Amino acid sequence: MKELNYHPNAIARSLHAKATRTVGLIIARPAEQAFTNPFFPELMRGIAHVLHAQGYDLMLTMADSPQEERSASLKLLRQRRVDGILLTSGRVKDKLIDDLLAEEHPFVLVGRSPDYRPVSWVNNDNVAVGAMAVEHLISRGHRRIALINGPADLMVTVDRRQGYLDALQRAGLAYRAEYELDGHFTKEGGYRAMLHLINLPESPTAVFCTDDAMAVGALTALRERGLDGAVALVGVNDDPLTALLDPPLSTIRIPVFDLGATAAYMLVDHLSGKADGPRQVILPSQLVVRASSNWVFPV
Amino acid sequence: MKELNYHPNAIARSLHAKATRTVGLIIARPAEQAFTNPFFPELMRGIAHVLHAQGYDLMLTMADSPQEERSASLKLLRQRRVDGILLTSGRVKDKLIDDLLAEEHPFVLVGRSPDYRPVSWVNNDNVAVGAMAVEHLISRGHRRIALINGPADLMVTVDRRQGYLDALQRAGLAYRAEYELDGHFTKEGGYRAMLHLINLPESPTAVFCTDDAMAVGALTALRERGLDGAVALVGVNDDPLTALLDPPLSTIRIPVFDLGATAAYMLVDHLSGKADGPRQVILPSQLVVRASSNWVFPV
DNA sequence: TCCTAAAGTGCAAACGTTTGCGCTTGCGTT
DNA sequence: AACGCAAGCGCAAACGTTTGCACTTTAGGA
Repeated sequence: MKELNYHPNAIARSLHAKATRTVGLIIARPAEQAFTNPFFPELMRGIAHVLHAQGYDLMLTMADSPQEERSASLKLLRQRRVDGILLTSGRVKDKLIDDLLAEEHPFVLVGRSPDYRPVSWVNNDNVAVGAMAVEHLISRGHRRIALINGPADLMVTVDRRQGYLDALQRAGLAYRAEYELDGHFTKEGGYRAMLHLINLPESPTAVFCTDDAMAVGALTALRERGLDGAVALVGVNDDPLTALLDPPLSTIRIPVFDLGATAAYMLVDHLSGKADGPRQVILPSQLVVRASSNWVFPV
Repeated sequence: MKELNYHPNAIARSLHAKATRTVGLIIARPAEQAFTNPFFPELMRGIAHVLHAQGYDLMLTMADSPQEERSASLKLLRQRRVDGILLTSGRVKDKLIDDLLAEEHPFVLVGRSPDYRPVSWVNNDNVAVGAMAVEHLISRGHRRIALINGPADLMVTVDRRQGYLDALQRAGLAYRAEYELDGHFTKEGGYRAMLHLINLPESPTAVFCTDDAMAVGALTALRERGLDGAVALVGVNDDPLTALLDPPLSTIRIPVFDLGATAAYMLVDHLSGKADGPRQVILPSQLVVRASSNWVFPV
């Protein structure tokens, strides 16, 4: 083989084997969002790590909308360019998942799917994430705690909100609709949401942002009004740079790399016929307390 | 076609066409580095944007070392999994490029290659980047200016260093070997390099870090010693979060998205036979002055 | 009615593998 | 010397397209 400089043609091989040893990864967020947030890069690291070790290639597709996500995913699979796909945004009602199940395409979801469907997914315990953050704020004496959350159609949004509500209820605190805002998982969204909260007649003393990017935006808004340090903040994801902000941001650390690695493992197992049926895995998260929330609200 | 739910098999089509309409992207840095630095995600955005518009798919490969980069790239191309590749790290002496040229594989380099080779690349004007940063510091009265740079085998390191040297020379300032350190393009590397500089008998009053990540590390070191604000810092890349640090970091903004988009265009043009021969493109950068360097050093 | 051009139809070859089958060859055993 | 078995070799089929060719059909004009 070396003598003739021969290399087997992977395409011909795939054609015969009816398998490409390639996995598709669909990043389904407006690209600007997806990549300013270190969540996706870190997820990709985990995925690429496992796929590489297992001899699979990775095909990357970015989709700006759920519609594009759907068409791109189905195209990849129906044209047999990939053996299976990894999805990165669990939605509350997702037609794509119905299609994938109907056409029997292998896939694994990062983020859970509405429970009743027999779908493989890996998720972190987002209800616990929300509860952890809010209980921490409550333990520091806060009673007026707002929520800056993501788009309502994502499961992660629903779950973290549930944790927020659970924690409020357990502490006997009333839910206030005016304390719940959509920050679109972006810095700008967090900034605008925080400005809105500041202007409320009775503004919150603490805010739980369901993503670090939004917490950064919120901090910017607070700083503009000279309120940094006066309102407690907790984010989610433990973006490395947020520890260096002033004040350093409290956050919930999510095992993003492992999320990706596990999803890739599950898909590969399925593709190689090792998997028995759909499996669900939940990975734990961890509260990281820093100065942005580590002070006691005076009674 | 709809009636029978028929979808053409891309593999069979590729086999016949002897082309896959797929492009390989090789990210050749230790993965932890690659993805904590927003450079690569942003580059991928640009690439994915163009490829999508041109009907090409993207195959992503991460390589932890130059050796892996080489073997992974050649494997992808020789096995005909992709029609061409995009490389992301121009090295001073790169055996891979020799191989690619010898085997006549289409590729485009992000970052320039040693000039004499007939290679297509897109780059920003890294000599200008270095000169711009240092001239800015000189204009603020600094005469003891250090350089925290990346790995010596990368072209970007060589070029930014050249800009640094040029600016010193034009200002009649002597080069001091003890002011030049390798920060490995990481936060930790920048941190260690800064500590080293602080401990010099005659320590610098300003530091040019050739990447924001290293500047963030340097700032951490300064802060630990209570010297933040006392040493001017300039980074490179305009990572969005660095504007929020205290003090906000001056930086050189690089058109990373355009770098990726242009590289993708050039490769696609080449693959579709539109390109005449190797082309080189240089994109301009821009100094962004913030508080970390915007004060005058007292004479 | 006949001829010509255009449009449509069906068949075979090619792309580069993998796999199974039948055949030959070589070797060890009785 | 004859036999059985393993190994090796070459050939053909299959994977699902695309493309070219030969052929038939259709329509329009003389």
